[in-house]
Amino acid sequence: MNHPYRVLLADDHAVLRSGLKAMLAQHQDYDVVGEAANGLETLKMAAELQPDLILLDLTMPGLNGLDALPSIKRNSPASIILILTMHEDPQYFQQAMRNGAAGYVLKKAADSELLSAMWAVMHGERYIHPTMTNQFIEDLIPGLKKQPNESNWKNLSQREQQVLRLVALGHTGAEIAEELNLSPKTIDTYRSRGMEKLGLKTRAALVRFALERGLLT
Amino acid sequence: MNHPYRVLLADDHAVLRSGLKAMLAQHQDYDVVGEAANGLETLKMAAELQPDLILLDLTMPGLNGLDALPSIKRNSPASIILILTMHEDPQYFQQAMRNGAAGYVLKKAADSELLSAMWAVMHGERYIHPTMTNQFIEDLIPGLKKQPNESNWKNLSQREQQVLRLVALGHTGAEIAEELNLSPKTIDTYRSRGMEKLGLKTRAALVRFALERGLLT
DNA sequence: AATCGAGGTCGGGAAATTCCTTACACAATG
DNA sequence: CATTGTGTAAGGAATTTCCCGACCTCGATT
Repeated sequence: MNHPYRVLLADDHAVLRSGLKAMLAQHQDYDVVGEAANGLETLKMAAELQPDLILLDLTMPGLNGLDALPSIKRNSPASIILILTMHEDPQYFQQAMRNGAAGYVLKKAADSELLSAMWAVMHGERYIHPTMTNQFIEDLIPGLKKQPNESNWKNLSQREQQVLRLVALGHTGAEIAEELNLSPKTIDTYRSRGMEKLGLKTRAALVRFALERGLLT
Repeated sequence: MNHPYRVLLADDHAVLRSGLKAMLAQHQDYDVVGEAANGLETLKMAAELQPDLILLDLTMPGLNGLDALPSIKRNSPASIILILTMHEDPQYFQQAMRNGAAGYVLKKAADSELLSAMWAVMHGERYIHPTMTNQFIEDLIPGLKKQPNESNWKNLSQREQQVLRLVALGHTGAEIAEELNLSPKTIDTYRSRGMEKLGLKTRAALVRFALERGLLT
């Protein structure tokens, strides 16, 4: 796959398409070889043109981009798909990425950002608009919003933390004892003491606790 | 906190600082009120100036930005800290975010991107450079790379999936029986059969399995 | 129609694990 | 020096899991 990249524009707004086309005309790396205004058209043109890159809007009349994605992938597997949309909904985002999109750019992005996104996906990377990242940041960095009431956990001794974590991961007392070269009975003690301190009565509660602060990674 | 924002530049390269300063001079929203060339200086100047925004490099001679971060936060809690670095290492990234940075921009970014990052963090959002996001994308979208050998899981009956998930969450047979209005013995059967099918011998293995495909959420 | 396999439902009894309580040494702390 | 926190561990009771076998239903195969 070499220069210039052959690009298919899929968006129901003609204005936006011509804007993009004009913008891309100034860059010798990209050649707009087709335009589509809805999902079905995109599907047909992708199959026919086998473009290197598809700039895909999510909401289009008839078959929308999101639903069209899997079929496009099937009919033109070599095409790299970059979502270009106004939707900041994490639902859309997740589904698009799951369905094989290589990147997700918001329409509010500057030209330069779109270009760097295009560069990134054409070089095998993924590109996620920072605004989207925002909504997942807590998942990304375990212990970001969890600090407030994490006081308990940090009051546990090293051993207690160590053991409780392994317990939450489903290990049995004997396994942990093996791992740490201690008596199973000792592990037993750490577990009880730790759970006592955290006010947890059941293992399920412990697992929930651990999951919530990302201790299982 | 109002316009113009008072900015502190912390980077050991003087050239970069003057470049930034020149660039920001063109924007009436920002006022560079100080410059620091290492962690200690940053710390002192932040305490003294109480800037609205600190553009912080991670690697600086003496006390580096990463280690300085917590102290800065302590001495100037109202300052918003935006990391501006060349390091794409996820280790750095995670630690910086955990220590209270509001955003993370790579030096390879265009001016326009830095500006939009600054805008974002000053408006209470976070800004993560897309290249960084890249390294976490698999965590973000459960089931991106995991589809290959997920065949097993989908071969389980509904009950088996249901029960195994609860087991992985640390629930005991009796608890699950209660929840589903079944005999504990029945739960027992589902568990064994399910784990048999998945080729898992220990509960720990089951938990790992479940964690890997994001079944625990 | 008869058989067969998979899934849903349970129980018995042995084996493993956890729960609860107690114990001691040691280091730090006031 | 008494107290508190941590690391270590055991005994015995209570719970849970493991390994088997069993029965029923339903749809598919023969």
